[in-house]
Amino acid sequence: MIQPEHQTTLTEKLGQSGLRATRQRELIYGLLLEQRDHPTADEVYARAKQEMPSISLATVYNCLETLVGCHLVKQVNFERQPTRFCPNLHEHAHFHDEKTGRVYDIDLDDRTLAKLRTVLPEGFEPRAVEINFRGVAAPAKKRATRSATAAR
Amino acid sequence: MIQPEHQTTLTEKLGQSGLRATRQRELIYGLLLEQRDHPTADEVYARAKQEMPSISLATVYNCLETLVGCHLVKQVNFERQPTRFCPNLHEHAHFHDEKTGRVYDIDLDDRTLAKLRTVLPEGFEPRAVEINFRGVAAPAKKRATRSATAAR
DNA sequence: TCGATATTTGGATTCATTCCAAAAACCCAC
DNA sequence: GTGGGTTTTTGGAATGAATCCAAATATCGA
Ligand SMILES: [Mn+2]
Ligand SMILES: [Mn+2]
Ligand SMILES: [Zn+2]
Ligand SMILES: [Zn+2]
Repeated sequence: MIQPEHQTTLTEKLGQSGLRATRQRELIYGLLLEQRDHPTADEVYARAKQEMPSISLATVYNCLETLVGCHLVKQVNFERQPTRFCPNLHEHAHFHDEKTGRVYDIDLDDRTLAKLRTVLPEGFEPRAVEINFRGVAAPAKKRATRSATAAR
Repeated sequence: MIQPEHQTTLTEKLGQSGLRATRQRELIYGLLLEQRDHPTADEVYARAKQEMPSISLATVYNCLETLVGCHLVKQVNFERQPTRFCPNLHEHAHFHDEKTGRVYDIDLDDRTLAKLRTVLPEGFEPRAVEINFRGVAAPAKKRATRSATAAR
């Protein structure tokens, strides 16, 4: 299910933290890579159960937390909604379509990122930036081939 | 407590939605304006009780929701932490000091905002942007006089 | 002042997430 | 390969911010 290249990445990154590459962790990481649509823990749970009916919700939460901790996955929050998970490690923004609920990855070029950092007064040392757009996205057409990729 | 000018704003904005300017709403709006430090509902509740010991937490939540609905106050979320409230209506970003927990308002110039919008592919119509920095801020000195204003 | 309407209130409820302690899986040394 | 120390998984209980509810109050125009 999970590609050998990612398999290696997973094992390595986990190993670096003294953690094991378990069947559950592989499954969940694989699911996130396979369908890069920013699912919630519950959605991941539903998908995981299809492959491994015995998996528990607690394990899904544990695995996701572990993957985030190893920087294999990022978490995304919109307002107070359930946390979503994203395997796109590029520095990117998110667009949340309030009509459909879909989440889109938005690439950020270095130029814009650099510009953005200039808003911080001296003494502010950012370790991360989070940029979330909220609005409506026109029905996808040739969009998937552009820089933004559809997601649920 | 609340300045007459803000009093008017409050009554007007509420009135536009067919809502009443109650004692509780005035108090809470006044508290947010007075100490612009992005307090949580609980913190607002604690402050409110000092002025009005009979006020209930439910009312604080109700009032905050109403103020947000009337665009008199904005809400800010960091990760999964309790929602914070901000009376700064300028389009601005936030800096969350993960060491101290303090939240700083960061002004955004139109130039940067315009640049930021260019990252969106055609068809994406943003109705709001949310920009949150997370990191550490050097101990305040002459910072308060700059564009970023300290907050808890 | 009266009555219709809006608001407040305390308590119960929700629900995503975290915690817990027992069972299972893993891995290395022997 | 087996045993034993360690990690991980698991189901269920607990947490806590936020929401819901229905009864009591307050508000405001007529
Ligand atoms: Mn990319
Ligand atoms: Mn300003
Ligand atoms: Zn993403
Ligand atoms: Zn603010």
